[in-house]
Amino acid sequence: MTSEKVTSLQVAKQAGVSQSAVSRVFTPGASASKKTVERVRQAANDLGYRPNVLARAMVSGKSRMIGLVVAYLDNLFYPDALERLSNQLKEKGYHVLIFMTSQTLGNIDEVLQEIMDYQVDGIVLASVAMSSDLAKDCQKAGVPVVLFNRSQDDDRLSSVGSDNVSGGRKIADFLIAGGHKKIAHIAGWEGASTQRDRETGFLSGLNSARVKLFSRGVGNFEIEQAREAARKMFDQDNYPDAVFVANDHMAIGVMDVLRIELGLRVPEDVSVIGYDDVSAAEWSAYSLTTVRQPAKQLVEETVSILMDHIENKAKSPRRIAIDGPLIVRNSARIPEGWKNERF
Amino acid sequence: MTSEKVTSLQVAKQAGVSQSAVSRVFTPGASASKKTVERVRQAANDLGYRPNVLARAMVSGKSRMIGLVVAYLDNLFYPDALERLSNQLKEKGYHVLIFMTSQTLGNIDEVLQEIMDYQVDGIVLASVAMSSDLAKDCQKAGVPVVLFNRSQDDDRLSSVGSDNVSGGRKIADFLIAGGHKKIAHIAGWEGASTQRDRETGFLSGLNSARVKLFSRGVGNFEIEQAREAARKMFDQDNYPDAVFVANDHMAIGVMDVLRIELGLRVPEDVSVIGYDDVSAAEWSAYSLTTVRQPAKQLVEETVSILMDHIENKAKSPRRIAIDGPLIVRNSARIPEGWKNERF
DNA sequence: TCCATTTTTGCATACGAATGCAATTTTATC
DNA sequence: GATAAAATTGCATTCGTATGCAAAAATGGA
Repeated sequence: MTSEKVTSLQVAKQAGVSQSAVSRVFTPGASASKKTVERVRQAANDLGYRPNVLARAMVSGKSRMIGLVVAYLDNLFYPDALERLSNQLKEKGYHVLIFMTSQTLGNIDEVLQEIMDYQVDGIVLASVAMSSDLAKDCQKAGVPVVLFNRSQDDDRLSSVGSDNVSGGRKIADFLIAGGHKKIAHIAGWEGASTQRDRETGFLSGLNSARVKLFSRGVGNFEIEQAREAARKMFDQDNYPDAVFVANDHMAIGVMDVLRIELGLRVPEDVSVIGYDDVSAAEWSAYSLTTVRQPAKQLVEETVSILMDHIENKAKSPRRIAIDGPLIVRNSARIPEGWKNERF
Repeated sequence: MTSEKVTSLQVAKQAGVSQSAVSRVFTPGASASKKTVERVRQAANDLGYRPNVLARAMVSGKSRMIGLVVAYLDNLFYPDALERLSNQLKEKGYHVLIFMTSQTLGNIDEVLQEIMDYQVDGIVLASVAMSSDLAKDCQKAGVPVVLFNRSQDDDRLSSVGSDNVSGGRKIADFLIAGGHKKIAHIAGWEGASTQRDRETGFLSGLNSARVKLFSRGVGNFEIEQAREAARKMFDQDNYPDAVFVANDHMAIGVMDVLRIELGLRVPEDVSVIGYDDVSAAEWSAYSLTTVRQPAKQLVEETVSILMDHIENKAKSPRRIAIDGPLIVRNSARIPEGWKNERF
């Protein structure tokens, strides 16, 4: 029951050196003689000493923690990204302090404050936006912020995402090439930049072919709402022959409704295309055609930006949009003579 | 660029009181006059002061962080649990420091050490085991550990999970009641207590009916390995008419193989049952019959145990197994005259 | 061997907030 | 209004580690 924390002072005593010496042995780059290193290491091992990260953080000002705010963990895209992020940061000696929120609840700023209380060295906002005031605070406090899979008109904020406009256009082109005439869209949350960009690209693609959007629903990135939108959209004689659903998570729900509830065949009666290429999109039961968001690269860029800012405050924010390929599977009619390389 | 951290001392000066006074205003239960509270609050607001959690942690010895180690984030069960855990802990004023690992890699102990470096107030190991030595260290350091969805023969460790033996038996009973004659099992990782318990219950259920296991494969809780196991198991004339897959995540992969690759009908040709009741199990494309792990309760118990230990070190470890119901859907043949209440 | 460098070492202090203690003020009681 | 009791306040110290500075030791060169 006597919780015994071993401190550097105890190690120092045991090794017959000063506390500073112990500290130096555990600080890469600090100067210590071979003899000292050896004796300290020995004593540390004997006592089971490990440096206290928090104490270290106090004096150095670096906590080696990155705050992550995430909203849609039920969408497999995010756990996947979280896992990658955690692993890559770990290699750099950082760890993730996680905060859940829901975009629409609007308590993001409060959450952000809480994060800053922990003196994190950086913040990743996954699919979440923040107020301009907060952005200012973060900058003032010297805490770099990266928006992941979302962007925002604020020069202070870096962002990493895929090229959603381009992705949206690819989808439109593909559907049109497939000869679809009644093309619909089920949107995510309309406050999200990803949603706006995907739809912008999509509509511009339709526009180029002089095709008008046949109908439109909103799913707010929630599977149940997407299902409901699909029911409404298809509950009439003249229903779409193709629908672009703003992400895979919703698209899966939509496919379920179309095939099971409404008895439609996919893609014979209606083509469905999603966005993200989550692992479930590949599952044979869905085999969802979609635009891939290259999670690996997205996370790499995110980490890279964070590290750059942490190590050298002088750099200015970066905004990155990575192009992702259209992954053609079997949920949407494939145009004749289609070659995947075209996209 | 000048990162300005506002400290309690600055607030004190601005408010014309001592640093202690500021501290007391922000410490619930400490004594401060109305006047002082008001002036300090005012000054704190003006300056944008917020207490530094790390500094607070140093002197109080409580970091208000809970370390979470998790291995299978691609299995939706865990993101779901993580979300609940994070939310419930947040309400108690705690936050989650997350660490990824992979069970089979065997570097858990190292990860655990890293966690302890952050002086977390408690640790949750989700689907992960730890060495006995480490358990001792944690106890010595006064850090309570809860095994989530896994248990281990060590008196020092609390654990929370569902009653896997009972769940396994329910599945056997259900399959037998459905008239299946050739019942197979695809196991998860055999080092996991959940696997062992589920299989134990399952076999004991079969045994009670004098049915022998028809065949057995191993998927190690990885979807691709489960698919492979299914291919091997069904690639012959005399294949099973029912298979219990040790969790939903694998069961979904198995269903894909059976239906798409092998052209079998589920449940007409073969019944499939999973375990967990993840959200995907409910998706119409699968409609997976499964045993529910009551995530909400599991997490509640986990948090409750953690809090009990943090607030009062004297308590001894608790081991909890919550019974979960069989959720009957359409992936397994339903016995005639079946009433769900029976289970 | 001696002096000039370089490396290693310990001392003292800092990081930001909490808290025991004693001094002070406020409140209650008669 | 006097005194006892209770509440508030500030001082000084503490948590565990890092680091600037000056002293001490080790190294190098001639």
